[in-house]
Amino acid sequence: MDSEDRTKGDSGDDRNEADGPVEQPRLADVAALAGVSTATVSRALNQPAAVTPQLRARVQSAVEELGYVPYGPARALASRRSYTIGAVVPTIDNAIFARNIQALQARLFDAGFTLLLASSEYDYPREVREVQSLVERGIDGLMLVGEMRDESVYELLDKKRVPYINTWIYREESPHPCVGFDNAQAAHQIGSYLLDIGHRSIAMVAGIREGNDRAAARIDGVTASLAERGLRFERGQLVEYEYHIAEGRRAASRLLASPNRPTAIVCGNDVLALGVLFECRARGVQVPREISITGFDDLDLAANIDPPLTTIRVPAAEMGRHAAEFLLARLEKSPAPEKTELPATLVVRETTAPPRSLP
Amino acid sequence: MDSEDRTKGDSGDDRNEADGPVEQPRLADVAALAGVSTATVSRALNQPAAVTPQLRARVQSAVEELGYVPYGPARALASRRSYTIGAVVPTIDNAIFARNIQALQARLFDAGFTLLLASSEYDYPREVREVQSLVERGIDGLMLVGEMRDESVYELLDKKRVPYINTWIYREESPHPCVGFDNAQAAHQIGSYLLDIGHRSIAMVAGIREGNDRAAARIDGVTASLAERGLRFERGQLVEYEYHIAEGRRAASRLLASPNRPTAIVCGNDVLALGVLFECRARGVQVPREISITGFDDLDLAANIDPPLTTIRVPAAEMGRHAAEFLLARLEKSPAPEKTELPATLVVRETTAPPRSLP
DNA sequence: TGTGATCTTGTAAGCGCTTTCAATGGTCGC
DNA sequence: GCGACCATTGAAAGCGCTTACAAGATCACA
Repeated sequence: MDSEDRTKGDSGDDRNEADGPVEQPRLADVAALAGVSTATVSRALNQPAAVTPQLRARVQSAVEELGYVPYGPARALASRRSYTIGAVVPTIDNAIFARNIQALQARLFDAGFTLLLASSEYDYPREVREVQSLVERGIDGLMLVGEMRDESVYELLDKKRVPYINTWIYREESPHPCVGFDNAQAAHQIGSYLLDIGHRSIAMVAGIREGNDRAAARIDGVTASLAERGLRFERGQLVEYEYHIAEGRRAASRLLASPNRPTAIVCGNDVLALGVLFECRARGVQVPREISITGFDDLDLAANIDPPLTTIRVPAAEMGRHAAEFLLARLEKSPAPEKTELPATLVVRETTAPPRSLP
Repeated sequence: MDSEDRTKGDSGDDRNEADGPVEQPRLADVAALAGVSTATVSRALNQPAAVTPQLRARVQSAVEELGYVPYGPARALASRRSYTIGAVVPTIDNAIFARNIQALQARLFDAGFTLLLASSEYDYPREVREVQSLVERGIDGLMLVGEMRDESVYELLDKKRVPYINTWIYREESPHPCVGFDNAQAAHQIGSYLLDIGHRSIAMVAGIREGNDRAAARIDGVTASLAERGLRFERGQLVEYEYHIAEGRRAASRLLASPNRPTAIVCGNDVLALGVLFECRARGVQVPREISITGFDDLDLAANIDPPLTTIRVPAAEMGRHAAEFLLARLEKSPAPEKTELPATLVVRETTAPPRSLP
């Protein structure tokens, strides 16, 4: 009856009307009630097959009678498994990441894992602290976004043997596991498409490239497409703004007012593109007649807005699902591809058209 | 030297080139290196003030030399504090919840807490399991959305003494802590406003009320505003759809085709309103000349779309911040208001106008 | 019926940390 | 200069669970 050891003073069922901490049933209490050892209860709960059906039933009813709830930290301490996966994303407050996280969480939940979520706010040093904090929590795996980060992050992960995967990126030669697409190549597609339909004066409203390798790669991709035709961004035609509608509008108002107004504006993501589009409308600039606009992400909105936005469709949910799959496989020691590339495809809609010939 | 006890076989610094599990430094290793007891190290780390400066420094450098990272589960087990807060929301994949969660997470991180995130997908029984799973992880507090849920959830939380707070809702008489606003009242505002400017034929594209008390309250609020003027929803003029643009379009296409087309459509949230707006545009129905539309949430988009959406501004970030604040206070045993009401205000923009008089 | 092999269950030793309690040494008042 | 008190530190007992390992029970087969 070692479960009796703890009944200090008021035993019995004080139905938490008092303030004193209610004794929570532990595994030992379940064991006592079922008349078996704690080891058996543990097994009955975690590897039901290893125990006879009648015992399993007996344990089960003891669990229910007591309202027993296992205590994760103790379990984690003993088994070195927390059934917890971490994720640190630049921000949650962006529909495309929200979708990514949603898919990740859903898959994890099905596998009995819980998601620990942190966001770095696109802040380099903060990401280090967030990762450290997640590792301290004993996560079994970690999803990251992009691959450019303080080396200490990778060192910590390696040292602590925490499986991780970079997402929203794909690079053959990367030393890290990843799932995603080639941002530069996708952006290159956009640039080439615009060039193909005749644009020669192209501007770009990019995300802030500092600390954001995806944003940087998208800039590089467009730049490369221009270079292939002997072109480049004119002075002031490549600008970086945060991913907000208001920022997109601000960027557009500068660009539209400039003496050498571009015939097309490539945006770092759909949110920025939306802002640019709104600003054009506000100023009576016809899209795509006077100016073409492209986005990146393909939010639900993109297809519905007027005019529908030409953009890159990004596998946000797939990446989340795959990341979960990969991490889970790692924990099972089952094989999982180190790197997987998912398609990011150009979706041409109605914000793009050949530039009108000058009068 | 009890830190030596664990060096099994290969001691020394195998810099994880091998597969064998690398020995992770424990508190005891830090203690040994610093030449103090584990108790002292623990104190130096957790209550620096309780230790002399030189000792603190000695411990600190031992920590760094070893690359020691505390192991949360062990700490949680010993202290019954996980420095972890849970949240279960209906979905992450909705800009307004994303903003709410973002604010919650940011505040928690500043306080040294980590967020455990789960989403119920608007599924009643699933929420029970999600909460149970979070409680098993040893969370110190929990943020919930709405207040209508299986009673067993509240029982579990009470039994386990986990502080929680309901959000996105405010009800004076609620037996639970909450932060938010009165959904019915906010919806009532919308209805009254529409009625005031002359509408008499009002339809509503609501969210699915089953398992969603906010959606239900919004329906009730509009219904009440109608009732006050002796009106009610005509047959087929109150419909429920999931919160997606495509659903809003579908709803609108039904409503617009009906013989008694309403002069105003109240939507359960902005996403639905956007869908309705898009469908109107697609069908050449002028907004607000032919039909008025209202949303609920005030997404960034709402002010920028054309025409700008009349909607209810909702304190999404504030609720997240407040929930964090409340839970943290509870853990400190410091006073915190059980219920706090935040403003949800009607923002009249350009999707609403008096109904045009029939020819 | 005897003998391993196999299956179930129990015993008990931790997992890495916090925290109570006691011990120590230093400081201060008188 | 002595005793009382306070500030620091250490010893050790767990926190609730998992998991070797051992032990007993059961079974197949000869």
